[in-house]
Amino acid sequence: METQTQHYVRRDERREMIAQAARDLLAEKGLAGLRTRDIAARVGISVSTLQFHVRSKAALLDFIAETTRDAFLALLPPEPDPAKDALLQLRAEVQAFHDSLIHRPDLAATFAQLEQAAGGQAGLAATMAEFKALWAGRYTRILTIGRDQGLFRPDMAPLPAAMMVTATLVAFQNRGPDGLTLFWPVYDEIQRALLAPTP
Amino acid sequence: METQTQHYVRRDERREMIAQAARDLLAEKGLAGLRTRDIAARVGISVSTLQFHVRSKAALLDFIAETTRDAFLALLPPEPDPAKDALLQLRAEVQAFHDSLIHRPDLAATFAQLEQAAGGQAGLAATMAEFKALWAGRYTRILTIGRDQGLFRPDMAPLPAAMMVTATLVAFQNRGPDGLTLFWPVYDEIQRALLAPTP
DNA sequence: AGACAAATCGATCAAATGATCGATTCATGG
DNA sequence: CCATGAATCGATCATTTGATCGATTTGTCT
Repeated sequence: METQTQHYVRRDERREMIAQAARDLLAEKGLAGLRTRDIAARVGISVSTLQFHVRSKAALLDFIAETTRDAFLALLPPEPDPAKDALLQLRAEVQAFHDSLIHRPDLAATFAQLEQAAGGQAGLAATMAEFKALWAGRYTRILTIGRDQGLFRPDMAPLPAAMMVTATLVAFQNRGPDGLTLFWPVYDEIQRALLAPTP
Repeated sequence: METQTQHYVRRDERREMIAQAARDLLAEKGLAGLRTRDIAARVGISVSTLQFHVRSKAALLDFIAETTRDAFLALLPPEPDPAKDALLQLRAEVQAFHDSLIHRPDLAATFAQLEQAAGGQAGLAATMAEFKALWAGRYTRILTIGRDQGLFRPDMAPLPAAMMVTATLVAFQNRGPDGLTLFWPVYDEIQRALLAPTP
Protein backbone atom coordinates (compact mmCIF):
# COMPACT_ATOMS: atom_id res chain seq x y z
CA MET A 1 0.00 0.00 0.00
CA GLU A 2 1.91 2.93 -1.34
CA THR A 3 0.94 6.53 -0.99
CA GLN A 4 -1.54 7.10 -3.76
CA THR A 5 0.39 8.19 -6.82
CA GLN A 6 0.12 11.90 -6.98
CA HIS A 7 0.72 13.68 -10.23
CA TYR A 8 2.18 17.13 -10.49
CA VAL A 9 4.11 17.70 -7.33
CA ARG A 10 6.08 20.91 -7.01
CA ARG A 11 9.78 20.82 -7.59
CA ASP A 12 10.99 21.05 -4.00
CA GLU A 13 8.54 18.49 -2.73
CA ARG A 14 9.33 16.10 -5.54
CA ARG A 15 13.03 16.45 -4.92
CA GLU A 16 12.47 15.63 -1.28
CA MET A 17 10.56 12.49 -2.26
CA ILE A 18 13.42 11.55 -4.57
CA ALA A 19 15.98 12.05 -1.82
CA GLN A 20 14.01 9.88 0.58
CA ALA A 21 13.60 7.07 -1.94
CA ALA A 22 17.28 7.28 -2.77
CA ARG A 23 18.22 7.05 0.91
CA ASP A 24 16.05 3.99 1.40
CA LEU A 25 17.47 2.27 -1.65
CA LEU A 26 20.97 3.23 -0.62
CA ALA A 27 20.39 1.55 2.71
CA GLU A 28 18.94 -1.54 1.06
CA LYS A 29 21.10 -2.16 -1.99
CA GLY A 30 24.18 -0.11 -1.25
CA LEU A 31 25.84 2.45 -3.45
CA ALA A 32 26.99 -0.16 -5.94
CA GLY A 33 23.39 -1.19 -6.49
CA LEU A 34 21.81 2.24 -6.67
CA ARG A 35 19.90 2.62 -9.94
CA THR A 36 18.09 5.70 -11.11
CA ARG A 37 15.36 3.45 -12.46
CA ASP A 38 14.76 1.98 -9.00
CA ILE A 39 14.58 5.42 -7.46
CA ALA A 40 12.09 6.60 -10.04
CA ALA A 41 9.98 3.49 -9.60
CA ARG A 42 9.86 3.92 -5.83
CA VAL A 43 8.87 7.55 -6.13
CA GLY A 44 6.28 6.57 -8.67
CA ILE A 45 7.58 8.65 -11.55
CA SER A 46 9.32 7.90 -14.81
CA VAL A 47 13.05 8.02 -15.27
CA SER A 48 12.61 11.06 -17.48
CA THR A 49 10.90 12.94 -14.70
CA LEU A 50 13.64 11.96 -12.30
CA GLN A 51 16.22 13.31 -14.72
CA PHE A 52 14.17 16.46 -15.03
CA HIS A 53 14.38 17.12 -11.31
CA VAL A 54 17.97 16.00 -10.84
CA ARG A 55 20.22 16.45 -13.86
CA SER A 56 22.70 13.62 -13.35
CA LYS A 57 23.51 10.83 -10.97
CA ALA A 58 26.46 12.78 -9.61
CA ALA A 59 24.18 15.70 -8.86
CA LEU A 60 21.83 13.23 -7.22
CA LEU A 61 24.52 12.04 -4.84
CA ASP A 62 25.40 15.62 -3.92
CA PHE A 63 21.75 16.33 -3.30
CA ILE A 64 21.31 13.22 -1.18
CA ALA A 65 24.33 14.15 0.91
CA GLU A 66 23.00 17.63 1.64
CA THR A 67 19.49 16.57 2.57
CA THR A 68 20.79 13.69 4.69
CA ARG A 69 23.13 16.01 6.55
CA ASP A 70 20.30 18.45 7.23
CA ALA A 71 17.91 15.71 8.28
CA PHE A 72 20.42 14.28 10.71
CA LEU A 73 21.46 17.57 12.24
CA ALA A 74 17.80 18.39 12.79
CA LEU A 75 17.51 15.37 15.09
CA LEU A 76 20.28 16.47 17.43
CA PRO A 77 19.75 18.09 20.84
CA PRO A 78 20.41 21.80 21.48
CA GLU A 79 23.93 23.11 21.13
CA PRO A 80 26.34 22.24 23.95
CA ASP A 81 25.83 24.59 26.89
CA PRO A 82 28.64 25.26 29.41
CA ALA A 83 26.00 26.02 32.04
CA LYS A 84 24.40 22.60 31.92
CA ASP A 85 25.59 19.24 33.19
CA ALA A 86 27.98 17.82 30.60
CA LEU A 87 27.21 14.19 31.39
CA LEU A 88 23.53 14.77 30.77
CA GLN A 89 24.32 16.55 27.53
CA LEU A 90 26.57 13.70 26.45
CA ARG A 91 23.87 11.19 27.21
CA ALA A 92 21.29 13.24 25.36
CA GLU A 93 23.56 13.46 22.35
CA VAL A 94 24.10 9.71 22.33
CA GLN A 95 20.41 9.11 22.90
CA ALA A 96 19.61 11.22 19.85
CA PHE A 97 21.96 9.13 17.74
CA HIS A 98 20.46 5.95 19.12
CA ASP A 99 16.98 7.17 18.26
CA SER A 100 18.10 8.06 14.76
CA LEU A 101 19.34 4.51 14.26
CA ILE A 102 15.90 3.22 15.19
CA HIS A 103 13.58 5.72 13.60
CA ARG A 104 15.69 6.87 10.69
CA PRO A 105 18.06 4.01 9.90
CA ASP A 106 18.36 5.34 6.39
CA LEU A 107 20.35 8.34 7.55
CA ALA A 108 23.36 6.60 9.05
CA ALA A 109 23.30 3.97 6.32
CA THR A 110 23.32 6.67 3.68
CA PHE A 111 26.31 8.33 5.27
CA ALA A 112 28.18 5.07 5.34
CA GLN A 113 27.49 4.48 1.67
CA LEU A 114 28.28 8.00 0.54
CA GLU A 115 31.57 7.98 2.38
CA GLN A 116 32.72 5.23 0.06
CA ALA A 117 31.88 7.38 -2.94
CA ALA A 118 33.38 10.56 -1.52
CA GLY A 119 36.73 9.70 -3.00
CA GLY A 120 36.09 10.95 -6.50
CA GLN A 121 33.29 13.44 -5.92
CA ALA A 122 34.74 16.77 -4.86
CA GLY A 123 31.44 18.26 -3.75
CA LEU A 124 30.45 15.10 -1.96
CA ALA A 125 33.70 14.89 -0.06
CA ALA A 126 33.29 18.49 1.03
CA THR A 127 29.77 17.96 2.30
CA MET A 128 30.78 14.83 4.18
CA ALA A 129 33.85 16.43 5.71
CA GLU A 130 31.88 19.46 6.78
CA PHE A 131 29.29 17.27 8.43
CA LYS A 132 31.80 15.13 10.25
CA ALA A 133 33.55 18.23 11.54
CA LEU A 134 30.25 19.65 12.78
CA TRP A 135 29.23 16.45 14.49
CA ALA A 136 32.57 15.72 16.12
CA GLY A 137 32.74 19.37 17.16
CA ARG A 138 29.62 18.99 19.26
CA TYR A 139 31.17 16.12 21.19
CA THR A 140 34.46 17.97 21.55
CA ARG A 141 32.65 20.89 23.12
CA ILE A 142 30.61 18.74 25.47
CA LEU A 143 33.72 16.90 26.60
CA THR A 144 35.59 20.15 27.16
CA ILE A 145 32.70 21.46 29.22
CA GLY A 146 32.59 18.29 31.26
CA ARG A 147 36.31 18.39 31.92
CA ASP A 148 36.06 21.99 33.08
CA GLN A 149 33.17 21.00 35.31
CA GLY A 150 35.36 18.38 36.92
CA LEU A 151 33.10 15.56 35.78
CA PHE A 152 35.56 14.02 33.34
CA ARG A 153 39.19 13.07 33.79
CA PRO A 154 41.49 16.11 33.96
CA ASP A 155 43.91 14.39 31.58
CA MET A 156 41.16 13.71 29.03
CA ALA A 157 41.92 15.20 25.60
CA PRO A 158 38.57 16.41 24.17
CA LEU A 159 39.28 16.06 20.46
CA PRO A 160 40.77 12.54 20.55
CA ALA A 161 38.09 11.49 22.99
CA ALA A 162 35.40 12.90 20.70
CA MET A 163 36.81 10.94 17.78
CA MET A 164 36.74 7.84 19.95
CA VAL A 165 33.10 8.39 20.87
CA THR A 166 31.83 9.22 17.40
CA ALA A 167 33.76 6.37 15.83
CA THR A 168 32.28 3.96 18.34
CA LEU A 169 28.76 5.21 17.70
CA VAL A 170 29.15 4.97 13.94
CA ALA A 171 30.16 1.33 14.31
CA PHE A 172 26.58 0.52 15.33
CA GLN A 173 25.32 1.41 11.91
CA ASN A 174 24.46 -1.30 9.34
CA ARG A 175 23.66 -4.03 11.84
CA GLY A 176 20.91 -6.58 11.95
CA PRO A 177 17.88 -6.54 14.24
CA ASP A 178 19.91 -7.50 17.32
CA GLY A 179 22.70 -5.14 16.36
CA LEU A 180 21.86 -2.62 19.03
CA THR A 181 22.02 -5.06 21.92
CA LEU A 182 25.44 -3.83 22.94
CA PHE A 183 24.74 -0.17 22.30
CA TRP A 184 24.09 0.88 25.88
CA PRO A 185 26.67 -1.44 27.45
CA VAL A 186 29.20 0.14 25.14
CA TYR A 187 28.00 3.60 26.05
CA ASP A 188 28.31 2.75 29.73
CA GLU A 189 31.90 1.72 29.07
CA ILE A 190 32.54 5.03 27.31
CA GLN A 191 31.09 6.85 30.26
CA ARG A 192 33.25 4.98 32.75
CA ALA A 193 36.23 5.69 30.52
CA LEU A 194 35.55 9.42 30.61
CA LEU A 195 34.48 10.03 34.18
CA ALA A 196 37.01 11.36 36.68
CA PRO A 197 38.09 8.74 39.20
CA THR A 198 36.30 9.13 42.55
CA PRO A 199 38.88 8.91 45.35
CA MET B 1 56.60 0.36 -15.90
CA GLU B 2 54.63 -2.71 -14.96
CA THR B 3 56.02 -6.05 -14.01
CA GLN B 4 56.83 -7.63 -17.32
CA THR B 5 53.72 -9.43 -18.53
CA GLN B 6 54.22 -13.06 -17.77
CA HIS B 7 52.22 -15.63 -19.64
CA TYR B 8 51.10 -18.89 -18.19
CA VAL B 9 51.05 -18.42 -14.48
CA ARG B 10 49.72 -21.23 -12.35
CA ARG B 11 46.22 -21.02 -11.01
CA ASP B 12 46.95 -20.17 -7.38
CA GLU B 13 49.52 -17.56 -8.26
CA ARG B 14 47.28 -15.97 -10.87
CA ARG B 15 44.40 -15.86 -8.44
CA GLU B 16 46.61 -14.10 -5.92
CA MET B 17 47.57 -11.50 -8.55
CA ILE B 18 43.89 -11.03 -9.31
CA ALA B 19 43.04 -10.56 -5.66
CA GLN B 20 45.78 -7.98 -5.23
CA ALA B 21 44.70 -5.99 -8.28
CA ALA B 22 41.10 -6.15 -7.13
CA ARG B 23 42.07 -4.86 -3.68
CA ASP B 24 43.96 -1.94 -5.17
CA LEU B 25 41.11 -1.02 -7.49
CA LEU B 26 38.65 -1.41 -4.67
CA ALA B 27 40.65 1.08 -2.65
CA GLU B 28 40.88 3.48 -5.58
CA LYS B 29 37.48 3.39 -7.22
CA GLY B 30 35.31 1.87 -4.53
CA LEU B 31 32.97 -1.08 -4.82
CA ALA B 32 30.57 0.84 -7.05
CA GLY B 33 33.35 1.41 -9.54
CA LEU B 34 34.88 -2.05 -9.51
CA ARG B 35 34.98 -3.48 -13.04
CA THR B 36 36.19 -6.90 -14.05
CA ARG B 37 37.75 -5.30 -17.11
CA ASP B 38 39.84 -2.99 -14.98
CA ILE B 39 41.02 -5.86 -12.84
CA ALA B 40 42.01 -7.92 -15.87
CA ALA B 41 43.83 -4.94 -17.38
CA ARG B 42 45.81 -4.34 -14.21
CA VAL B 43 46.79 -7.97 -13.95
CA GLY B 44 47.73 -7.94 -17.61
CA ILE B 45 45.34 -10.63 -18.76
CA SER B 46 42.16 -10.68 -20.82
CA VAL B 47 38.70 -10.65 -19.34
CA SER B 48 38.23 -14.20 -20.54
CA THR B 49 41.22 -15.36 -18.55
CA LEU B 50 39.93 -13.54 -15.51
CA GLN B 51 36.61 -15.31 -15.85
CA PHE B 52 38.47 -18.59 -16.26
CA HIS B 53 40.16 -18.15 -12.89
CA VAL B 54 37.17 -16.69 -11.06
CA ARG B 55 33.77 -17.78 -12.32
CA SER B 56 31.67 -14.74 -11.48
CA LYS B 57 31.92 -11.34 -9.89
CA ALA B 58 30.16 -12.62 -6.79
CA ALA B 59 32.74 -15.38 -6.48
CA LEU B 60 35.40 -12.74 -6.95
CA LEU B 61 34.13 -10.75 -3.99
CA ASP B 62 34.07 -13.86 -1.83
CA PHE B 63 37.61 -14.65 -2.90
CA ILE B 64 38.79 -11.12 -2.20
CA ALA B 65 37.26 -11.22 1.25
CA GLU B 66 38.99 -14.45 2.14
CA THR B 67 42.44 -13.44 0.92
CA THR B 68 42.15 -10.02 2.54
CA ARG B 69 41.18 -11.57 5.84
CA ASP B 70 44.12 -13.94 5.68
CA ALA B 71 46.55 -11.20 4.65
CA PHE B 72 45.43 -8.98 7.52
CA LEU B 73 45.49 -11.67 10.17
CA ALA B 74 49.00 -12.58 9.09
CA LEU B 75 50.15 -9.08 10.04
CA LEU B 76 48.96 -9.32 13.63
CA PRO B 77 51.18 -10.00 16.64
CA PRO B 78 51.18 -13.35 18.48
CA GLU B 79 48.03 -14.47 20.23
CA PRO B 80 47.22 -12.72 23.54
CA ASP B 81 49.25 -14.24 26.35
CA PRO B 82 48.08 -14.01 29.98
CA ALA B 83 51.69 -14.23 31.12
CA LYS B 84 52.79 -11.07 29.33
CA ASP B 85 52.14 -7.43 30.07
CA ALA B 86 48.70 -6.56 28.69
CA LEU B 87 49.49 -2.93 28.00
CA LEU B 88 52.46 -3.92 25.86
CA GLN B 89 50.32 -6.43 24.02
CA LEU B 90 47.64 -3.81 23.45
CA ARG B 91 50.18 -1.37 22.10
CA ALA B 92 51.68 -4.03 19.86
CA GLU B 93 48.26 -4.88 18.51
CA VAL B 94 47.52 -1.24 17.74
CA GLN B 95 50.97 -0.76 16.27
CA ALA B 96 50.34 -3.66 13.91
CA PHE B 97 47.12 -2.05 12.73
CA HIS B 98 48.87 1.27 12.30
CA ASP B 99 51.57 -0.37 10.23
CA SER B 100 48.96 -2.09 8.09
CA LEU B 101 47.39 1.27 7.31
CA ILE B 102 50.74 2.53 6.07
CA HIS B 103 52.18 -0.47 4.29
CA ARG B 104 49.01 -2.22 3.20
CA PRO B 105 46.35 0.49 2.93
CA ASP B 106 44.47 -1.71 0.50
CA LEU B 107 43.52 -4.15 3.24
CA ALA B 108 41.51 -1.83 5.47
CA ALA B 109 40.05 -0.06 2.45
CA THR B 110 38.94 -3.37 1.00
CA PHE B 111 37.24 -4.32 4.22
CA ALA B 112 35.40 -1.02 4.30
CA GLN B 113 34.18 -1.50 0.75
CA LEU B 114 33.20 -5.13 1.16
CA GLU B 115 31.23 -4.38 4.28
CA GLN B 116 28.90 -2.28 2.15
CA ALA B 117 28.33 -5.23 -0.15
CA ALA B 118 27.93 -7.78 2.62
CA GLY B 119 24.22 -7.11 2.81
CA GLY B 120 23.18 -9.30 -0.09
CA GLN B 121 26.07 -11.74 -0.29
CA ALA B 122 25.54 -14.55 2.19
CA GLY B 123 29.06 -15.91 1.92
CA LEU B 124 30.58 -12.47 2.07
CA ALA B 125 28.65 -11.52 5.15
CA ALA B 126 29.78 -14.72 6.84
CA THR B 127 33.44 -14.12 6.05
CA MET B 128 33.25 -10.53 7.25
CA ALA B 129 31.42 -11.44 10.44
CA GLU B 130 33.89 -14.21 11.19
CA PHE B 131 36.78 -11.85 10.70
CA LYS B 132 35.33 -9.12 12.88
CA ALA B 133 34.64 -11.63 15.62
CA LEU B 134 38.21 -12.90 15.45
CA TRP B 135 39.71 -9.44 15.50
CA ALA B 136 37.53 -8.07 18.29
CA GLY B 137 38.15 -11.28 20.21
CA ARG B 138 41.88 -10.58 20.35
CA TYR B 139 41.24 -7.21 21.94
CA THR B 140 38.68 -8.66 24.32
CA ARG B 141 41.22 -11.19 25.54
CA ILE B 142 43.99 -8.63 25.92
CA LEU B 143 41.68 -6.35 27.90
CA THR B 144 40.56 -9.20 30.12
CA ILE B 145 44.16 -10.12 30.80
CA GLY B 146 45.03 -6.53 31.60
CA ARG B 147 42.11 -6.20 33.98
CA ASP B 148 43.14 -9.36 35.78
CA GLN B 149 46.67 -8.03 35.97
CA GLY B 150 45.35 -4.92 37.68
CA LEU B 151 46.58 -2.69 34.88
CA PHE B 152 43.15 -1.68 33.63
CA ARG B 153 40.13 -0.38 35.51
CA PRO B 154 38.43 -3.10 37.59
CA ASP B 155 35.05 -1.92 36.29
CA MET B 156 36.15 -2.12 32.66
CA ALA B 157 33.94 -4.42 30.56
CA PRO B 158 36.26 -6.18 28.09
CA LEU B 159 33.82 -6.78 25.23
CA PRO B 160 32.32 -3.27 25.09
CA ALA B 161 35.78 -1.80 25.55
CA ALA B 162 37.09 -3.95 22.72
CA MET B 163 34.31 -2.74 20.44
CA MET B 164 35.21 0.80 21.38
CA VAL B 165 38.87 0.27 20.54
CA THR B 166 38.36 -1.54 17.25
CA ALA B 167 35.71 0.92 16.11
CA THR B 168 38.05 3.81 16.84
CA LEU B 169 40.89 2.18 14.93
CA VAL B 170 38.71 1.44 11.93
CA ALA B 171 37.76 5.10 11.76
CA PHE B 172 41.31 5.90 10.66
CA GLN B 173 40.81 4.05 7.44
CA ASN B 174 40.13 5.91 4.16
CA ARG B 175 41.86 9.14 5.13
CA GLY B 176 44.15 11.40 3.20
CA PRO B 177 47.90 11.73 3.67
CA ASP B 178 47.54 13.66 6.94
CA GLY B 179 44.81 11.34 8.12
CA LEU B 180 47.00 9.56 10.63
CA THR B 181 48.09 12.70 12.45
CA LEU B 182 45.70 12.03 15.29
CA PHE B 183 46.26 8.30 15.39
CA TRP B 184 48.63 8.19 18.35
CA PRO B 185 46.98 11.01 20.29
CA VAL B 186 43.75 9.06 20.01
CA TYR B 187 45.48 5.89 21.10
CA ASP B 188 46.93 7.70 24.10
CA GLU B 189 43.42 8.76 25.01
CA ILE B 190 42.24 5.17 24.72
CA GLN B 191 45.06 4.09 26.98
CA ARG B 192 44.25 6.71 29.59
CA ALA B 193 40.62 5.62 29.37
CA LEU B 194 41.51 2.02 30.12
CA LEU B 195 44.23 2.30 32.75
CA ALA B 196 43.32 1.87 36.38
CA PRO B 197 43.44 5.15 38.33
CA THR B 198 46.64 5.56 40.30
CA PRO B 199 45.80 6.76 43.82
C1' DA C 1 58.02 -36.39 -30.07
C1' DG C 2 53.25 -37.02 -28.92
C1' DA C 3 49.33 -36.41 -26.06
C1' DC C 4 46.67 -34.36 -22.77
C1' DA C 5 45.51 -30.83 -19.59
C1' DA C 6 45.96 -26.02 -18.28
C1' DA C 7 45.94 -21.31 -19.41
C1' DT C 8 45.03 -17.51 -22.53
C1' DC C 9 42.79 -14.79 -25.98
C1' DG C 10 39.53 -12.58 -29.47
C1' DA C 11 35.00 -12.12 -30.86
C1' DT C 12 30.56 -11.70 -29.55
C1' DC C 13 26.13 -11.51 -26.82
C1' DA C 14 22.37 -9.98 -24.00
C1' DA C 15 21.09 -7.24 -20.49
C1' DA C 16 21.52 -3.17 -17.86
C1' DT C 17 22.07 1.69 -17.44
C1' DG C 18 22.36 6.66 -17.65
C1' DA C 19 20.92 10.02 -20.58
C1' DT C 20 18.30 12.68 -24.39
C1' DC C 21 14.31 14.35 -27.16
C1' DG C 22 9.85 15.50 -28.46
C1' DA C 23 5.15 15.24 -27.32
C1' DT C 24 1.55 15.53 -23.76
C1' DT C 25 -0.78 16.80 -19.56
C1' DC C 26 -1.69 19.68 -15.74
C1' DA C 27 -1.73 24.07 -13.01
C1' DT C 28 -2.24 28.85 -12.65
C1' DG C 29 -2.50 33.76 -13.43
C1' DG C 30 -4.71 37.21 -16.28
C1' DC D 1 -11.16 30.40 -20.64
C1' DC D 2 -6.93 30.51 -22.54
C1' DA D 3 -1.94 31.19 -22.69
C1' DT D 4 2.25 30.19 -20.63
C1' DG D 5 5.32 27.60 -18.05
C1' DA D 6 6.11 23.60 -15.18
C1' DA D 7 5.90 18.69 -14.71
C1' DT D 8 5.44 14.13 -16.70
C1' DC D 9 5.90 10.42 -19.90
C1' DG D 10 7.19 7.07 -23.76
C1' DA D 11 10.46 5.89 -26.99
C1' DT D 12 14.97 5.55 -28.08
C1' DC D 13 20.25 5.85 -27.97
C1' DA D 14 24.99 4.90 -26.99
C1' DT D 15 27.84 2.74 -23.70
C1' DT D 16 29.05 -0.15 -20.38
C1' DT D 17 29.42 -4.57 -18.34
C1' DG D 18 29.38 -9.29 -17.02
C1' DA D 19 29.43 -13.44 -19.25
C1' DT D 20 30.00 -17.22 -22.99
C1' DC D 21 32.19 -19.90 -26.77
C1' DG D 22 35.52 -21.71 -29.70
C1' DA D 23 40.16 -21.58 -31.10
C1' DT D 24 44.99 -21.26 -29.89
C1' DT D 25 49.09 -21.44 -27.27
C1' DT D 26 51.93 -23.26 -23.54
C1' DG D 27 53.36 -26.50 -19.98
C1' DT D 28 54.03 -31.31 -18.57
C1' DC D 29 54.18 -36.15 -18.46
C1' DT D 30 55.55 -40.38 -20.67
